[in-house]
Amino acid sequence: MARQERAVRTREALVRSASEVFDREGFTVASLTSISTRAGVSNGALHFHFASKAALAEAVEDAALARLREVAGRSPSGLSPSPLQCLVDATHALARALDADVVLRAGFALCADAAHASTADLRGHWRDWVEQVVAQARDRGELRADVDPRDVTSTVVAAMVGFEVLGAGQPHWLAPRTVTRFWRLLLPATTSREARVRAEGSPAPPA
Amino acid sequence: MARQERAVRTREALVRSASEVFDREGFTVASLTSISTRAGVSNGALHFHFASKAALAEAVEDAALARLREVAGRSPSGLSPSPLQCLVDATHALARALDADVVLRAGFALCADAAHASTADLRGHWRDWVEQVVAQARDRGELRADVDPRDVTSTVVAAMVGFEVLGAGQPHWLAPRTVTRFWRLLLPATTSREARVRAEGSPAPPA
Amino acid sequence: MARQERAVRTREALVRSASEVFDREGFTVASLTSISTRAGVSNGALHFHFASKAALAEAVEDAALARLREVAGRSPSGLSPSPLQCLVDATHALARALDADVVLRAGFALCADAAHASTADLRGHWRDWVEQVVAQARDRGELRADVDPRDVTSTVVAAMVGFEVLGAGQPHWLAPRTVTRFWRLLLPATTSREARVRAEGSPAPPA
Amino acid sequence: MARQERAVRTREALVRSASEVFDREGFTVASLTSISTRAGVSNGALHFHFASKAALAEAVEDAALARLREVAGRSPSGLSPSPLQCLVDATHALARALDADVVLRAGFALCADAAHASTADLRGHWRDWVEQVVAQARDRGELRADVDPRDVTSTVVAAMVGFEVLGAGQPHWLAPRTVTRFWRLLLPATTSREARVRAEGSPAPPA
DNA sequence: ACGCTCGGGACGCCCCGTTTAT
DNA sequence: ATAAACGGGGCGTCCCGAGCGT
Repeated sequence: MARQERAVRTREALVRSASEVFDREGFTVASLTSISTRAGVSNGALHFHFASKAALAEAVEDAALARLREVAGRSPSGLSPSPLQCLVDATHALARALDADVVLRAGFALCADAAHASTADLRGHWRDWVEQVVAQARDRGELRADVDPRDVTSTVVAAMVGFEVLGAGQPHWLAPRTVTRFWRLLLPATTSREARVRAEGSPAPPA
Repeated sequence: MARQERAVRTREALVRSASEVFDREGFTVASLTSISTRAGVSNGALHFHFASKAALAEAVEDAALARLREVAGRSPSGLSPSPLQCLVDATHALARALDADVVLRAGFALCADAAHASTADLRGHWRDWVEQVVAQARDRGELRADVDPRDVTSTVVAAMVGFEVLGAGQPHWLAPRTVTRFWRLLLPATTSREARVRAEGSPAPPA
Repeated sequence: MARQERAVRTREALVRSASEVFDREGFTVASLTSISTRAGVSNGALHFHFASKAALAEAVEDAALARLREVAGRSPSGLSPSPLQCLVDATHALARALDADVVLRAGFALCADAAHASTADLRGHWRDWVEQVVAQARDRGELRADVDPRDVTSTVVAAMVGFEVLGAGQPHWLAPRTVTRFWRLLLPATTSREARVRAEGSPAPPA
Repeated sequence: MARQERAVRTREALVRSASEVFDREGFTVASLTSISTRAGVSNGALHFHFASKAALAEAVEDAALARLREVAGRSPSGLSPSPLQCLVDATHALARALDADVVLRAGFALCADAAHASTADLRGHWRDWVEQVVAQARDRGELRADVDPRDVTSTVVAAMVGFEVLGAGQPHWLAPRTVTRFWRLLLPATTSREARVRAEGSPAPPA
């Protein structure tokens, strides 16, 4: 049991270390040696836990997917006041997480990397979730009548991808201000008169 | 002279071939052998024209920059009817070009790749151009009074990056419809009452 | 432990093989492939034991230095009958060793090769040892009064280098006769009347 | 005619440049590009004058041989006062030339380099010449009766090789003092009573 | 179960010495 | 005499599999 505990810690250290290296260097350039060294274990230990480099990347993606589910997990519950507000909050939360969490960042980077066939489709998951929430907003009458839900979905998804990609180079793209700017422009053209949605996003949930 | 003509052709074949491989596999994974083979020249010929892999990438970026300038080159001339319409047209043209032109696509991909210090900053060029055109639109009174030009710029830039990145996986992200969707949502919230701007973009200029 | 035993054998096989190739082809021309092939191991095994070609050469030099110390290691002990005789014997031993031992030969060749910054200065070691023994000979009154010890040192050192270099092409330069010839000429001009030194050198020590 | 003049100058520039590079880097490491660049001609021009790298090296050796003949060319003429003095002078001249003349140095280095089958055997030429002069000295009665001419030859040849090789690293080995030291030790044991030979060597001949 | 030392191939980039076509 | 193109390796590195310890 104590045995397994240690193994779990080793595994996690490897996933974290791999995330950092993948995030900084990309899947192909990252060397298993640098990953295992940074994790403080030997090269052979890495191969005990992960059969191949691809398997390691998969583990990173899975971990990232778990993180993503905390941000865009369940659909807004029936008691949620406003799907659209939920969407705004989620974009803020995602930007914040992409800025702070290497694992999430690495996960998105990996599933964009053509050199690695990704199993956990982070971007797809995010898109589906946005689509669903926008649909709920329409059902609740939060969308203006002349707005096509698909337009909203594709714009939000594309913009967030843009923030993520640009944020890899200049962090200010992931700052709350940037997301607020986006919604400040988009909300007036999107929400019906009676809907009341703030562009700033709710404060970070407790860790 | 006649000799140089052939050299020019070889160089161009190499740049094109490199663009294709870089676009498909990324800078690091792409092997010089596959590039030279696809171009139908030997490995040594490649190194005659380009001293290193980085130099080859630089040439691709330069070629892409030239392409980009055709889309977002000069600021809209004084006789241009509307800067904002010009911007819409440019986004359509850029999407079309990213879909059709490997070189441009590879150029954008390269200057995003952290493993390669890019010299021609395509994204920066595009952002600056958008910024400038938006400023002109404001000066002409095309922007609504309650709209911050910086909001428009950052949203347009981010969305286009999103279209580009997502378009690498699923081409429909670069289809005209996608861009039209985006502007259909954004234009009403952006343009002043008197400005008349179409979201569809002007037809493709003659090649 | 048993594992390490095999590793040690592999390492030694590589050093030996490297010595042979370095001796025959020189540092630069020698290819790591030919070295690993001759040692019967793979290219990767070579790089597991030696990080680079230079590191391999260093190992050869270290091994050669160990061999050299057996010939010109400690200064003649106090009970040694005659420093000068010790010197004569050492030159014979060195010639014999250079003829028989590839490692020693390669070591000398390597530290002469300008293309490789040598760490173990074999020639310097030898020179210093000769200098020291000649000084002892003078202190014991074995040198003629009109002889400058530095003359002896530099002549002996230069001649031995000559034998070594020429011996690479024609082995007879390293034959005992050649060394004997040298001392037959030099001893009468060097030793004081009372010193009794043979030019032939003592028989080879038991391996 | 003027055409040919220029070709001759180009050839000489190449030989000189090649000597410098061969001397500094050795035959194998030296690149034809660095040689042609240093000579101020193009890579193709080099191949016009010399069919291959080996041919270039051969030209260097030939030039070096010509230089060597100026030092150890003809046997001492009948009217020469003393063969042995002639030998001493020649060793001094050779050391001086090896120190000052890159071509000669490169020539010796080349014919020692195993990677290149030398055509002009500089070392062999020098050995033969020494052998011959020593024989003349014996015939003239300049050698002591108990001295074997072969002992003298091999010692002189080996020592000079030693001076040359060591001089490549530390120039003082080629200084006049070093040669003088050598003869100061050797002459008393070699020359018959009536022979009068100076160890210093005659001054440099006019260029 | 967990870990590591040791070893195996496979290329990748660069560079080099050379010939063709001009 | 040149500009252009050709193959051939060399070194380094990388991702991975055996097999012995614990």
